[in-house]
Amino acid sequence: MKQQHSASDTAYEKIRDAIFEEKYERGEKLTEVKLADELGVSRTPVRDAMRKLEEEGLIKDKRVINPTIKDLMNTFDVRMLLEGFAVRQAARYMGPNQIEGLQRCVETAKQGTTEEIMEANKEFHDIIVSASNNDVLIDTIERMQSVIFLFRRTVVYHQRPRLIEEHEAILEAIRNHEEDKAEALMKSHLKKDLDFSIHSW
Amino acid sequence: MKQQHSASDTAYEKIRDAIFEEKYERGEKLTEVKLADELGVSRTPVRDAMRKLEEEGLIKDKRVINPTIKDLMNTFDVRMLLEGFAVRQAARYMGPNQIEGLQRCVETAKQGTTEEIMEANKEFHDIIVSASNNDVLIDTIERMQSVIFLFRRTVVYHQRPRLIEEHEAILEAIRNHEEDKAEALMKSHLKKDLDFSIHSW
DNA sequence: TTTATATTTATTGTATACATTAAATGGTTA
DNA sequence: TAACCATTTAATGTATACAATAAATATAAA
Repeated sequence: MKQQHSASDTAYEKIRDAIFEEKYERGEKLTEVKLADELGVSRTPVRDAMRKLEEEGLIKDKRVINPTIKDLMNTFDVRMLLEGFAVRQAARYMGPNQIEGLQRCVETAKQGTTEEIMEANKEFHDIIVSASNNDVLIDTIERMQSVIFLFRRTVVYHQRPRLIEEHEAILEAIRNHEEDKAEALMKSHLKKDLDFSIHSW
Repeated sequence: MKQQHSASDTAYEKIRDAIFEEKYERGEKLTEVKLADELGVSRTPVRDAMRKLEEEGLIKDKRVINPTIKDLMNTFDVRMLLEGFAVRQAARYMGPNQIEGLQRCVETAKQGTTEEIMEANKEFHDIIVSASNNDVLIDTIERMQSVIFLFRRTVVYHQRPRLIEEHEAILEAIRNHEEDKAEALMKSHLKKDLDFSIHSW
């Protein structure tokens, strides 16, 4: 049942994480042979991995991307549209158990460890996104995560002020089925995220 | 300067077109060896091509996709969000020469051949999308085209009523910098597209 | 018959060799 | 020196062989 992941998968993860950890510099050219040697596999799985990373936008033309502020703004503009839509669906259709899930995320974010807090806040958004019940939308947002993660220095981001309060406000709007309010709150929330990411850059 | 395309590229195009022409049935399993034989190449470029087709959503789990109405609706919901945003930017920032381009699309659509009309209407949307000046948005819409095309029976779609008039109205709103109106018109335009595609299914 | 377990077959995953193309180097001439 | 071409080197594209896995078929026991 539990399929161990293939050489391609591990290659993908390792290269991705290496990029996140800045083991490879922004703009650095990645060659198949070099990566294959480092990972101890042949070029084939490395090629697979690189193609996947190109899809996500972490690699472009065989080079580690070096996103600009504009790239981040573009990503967030799309994200605001999609998550704005998703949160409307959430406000309309979410049942008590799903709302409960959001509530738990907020609680964890109030008292967990740094790691747990980051995780819970991510989960909060994931739950709302999946409430859209739209696979195209879900996949699109998923694909953008890597670039967002690459841009955001997690150490600093953890201290982003008022984040939990904003989540709470969004949750409250969902609970009260206030679509317009939920959308507006989500958009301004993401806007603040963007601004914080830019200014702590 | 002009790079001839590789075996991977031609494999991609041939398989994609074969899917469009329903040479391969919906849901049919595509195996690498079979395709490689048919195309007269090795498995390697076929794998590349299949991976690209999976990205686009034309293949899923090695099978030709068989999109449902819900899939189409999901795609259009996202498209409405993104093109709605794009047309706002168009209304705000488009210069006379770009507007001229849109005008030409409308003209061609009024008197060209079937082929030209289809092309011009596609171009109309492309120009607006690119006016968003947002690569993330542009790429996202681009990726959705294959599924839309697969779903739309072009023969029938050519007769979609009032399409040109709707484009004209959108163009007029852009010309007058009426953002809200442009967005509303674009969304209802796409909604009619969706409905037409569903009903002519 | 049905279920379960081997055994075979088909398909995909991976490594590697070779072909082709692109990049880099070095030398020659204006 | 700078610009050009030739030659080498590196990198990617493609084919193919072999390995591992998944699917299908056959065989045996309940």
